[in-house]
Amino acid sequence: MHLDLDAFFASVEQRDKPSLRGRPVVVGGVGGRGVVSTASYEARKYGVRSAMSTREARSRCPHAAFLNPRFHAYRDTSVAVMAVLRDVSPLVEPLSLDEAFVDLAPTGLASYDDDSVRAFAEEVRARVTEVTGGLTASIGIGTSKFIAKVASDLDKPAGLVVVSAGGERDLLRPMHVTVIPGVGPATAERLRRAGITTVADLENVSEDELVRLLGRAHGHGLHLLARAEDDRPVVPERETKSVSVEGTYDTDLTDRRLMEGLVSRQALNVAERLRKSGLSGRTITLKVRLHDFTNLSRSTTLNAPTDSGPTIARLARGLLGELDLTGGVRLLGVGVSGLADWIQDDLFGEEHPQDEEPVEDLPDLPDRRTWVPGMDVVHEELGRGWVWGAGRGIVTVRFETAETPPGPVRSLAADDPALTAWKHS
DNA sequence: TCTGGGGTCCTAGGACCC
DNA sequence: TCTGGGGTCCTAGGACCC
Repeated sequence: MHLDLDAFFASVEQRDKPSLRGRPVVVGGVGGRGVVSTASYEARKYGVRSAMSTREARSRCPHAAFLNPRFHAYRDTSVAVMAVLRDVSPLVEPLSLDEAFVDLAPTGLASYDDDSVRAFAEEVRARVTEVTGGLTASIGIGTSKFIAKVASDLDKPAGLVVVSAGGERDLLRPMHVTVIPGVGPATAERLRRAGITTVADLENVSEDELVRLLGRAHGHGLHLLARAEDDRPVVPERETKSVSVEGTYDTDLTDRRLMEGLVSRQALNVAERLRKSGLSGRTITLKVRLHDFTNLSRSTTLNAPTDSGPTIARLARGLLGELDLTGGVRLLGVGVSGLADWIQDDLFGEEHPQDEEPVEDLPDLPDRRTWVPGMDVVHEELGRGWVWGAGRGIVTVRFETAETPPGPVRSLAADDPALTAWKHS
């Protein structure tokens, strides 16, 4: 099952502000360079769409209410919806605040005939409307994620579409290739030049040809999806891979000192979010969009993960210094990736970019994290602990203490004598 | 003054290792 | 005095999603 809340941000605003009900509402960036996140159905009548510039939305529908997003309200509402879904099945995969897949296999539905499934979905939808204070959802149900997602889109808003097993390919054939997730404007254009516009066209192209046209992963994936072959599981927990902050400025920036200040502030912001999530990362990336929309990125990778604002800020400013910014900058951003879910404490006092630290000094250790739960370590000062993770010259150990199982995490240099036994094993 | 912000995934080339 | 084949990691850029 795929569930999608209708015009989510705009609907929450209309729910919370009765004066907006029945009126066109546009949620998004209201500044000079903002874009539309969500338009209410009343605003869509005037041609206002997601991703359109707010400037254009204003000219199409000047009497709409233009609102900045209130993410906390959307998050609270989303949490309530996801709770309803998790009550239905433990296998819920949120795709965003307003969308999720639910694997219905564990529901104990007595039968999977269309009528039972439809009645079941109506019930889910009624509960979603109830806990959200009146929001509507569109639901699609099918034999795979792909089909469920296509189905939920067929009858918006407040739709419910069940695609019977066996009917998948007939449903897809007449559709444009862009119904396939992963086929956006660039891929669609490449396919069009090869004479492929519908899923039916796509079905008639060999996998080899698609790989030649679009690359290995994309070509292979499209070959399968065009035949409605999709065995991707519903994945309830997904690990965060990166954390970033970026901003577009109303006028292009030309003052490097100002840019350094803005980048530093973004870095502190990223670091705070990392710490709140108990994350730290090794790769710091600076993103720049120039006045002419050219995107640049520069990154550097540390030997050990960090969640320190000043460290990230210093490195990001350094990356900014490498770039030619003639003509002005419209966007700056800072991101951290290569995340570790174990905490790096201040072992070295400061992190070192790779080219500043001689690699020969690092002890011989696997350069991927390896998990060796239960492996005992005895340390002179910290007592007894067990190895939690290791890599790049650092071993992280959880030490048992009387007061706090599972105890504090400490990082040790890999050549710490306490680790000898562990390394040999 | 056309074109956001938060993400994910893929590719290609180069460095490096055994 | 000519030059493999497997692999990983890093960087930069780009497509795509909501």
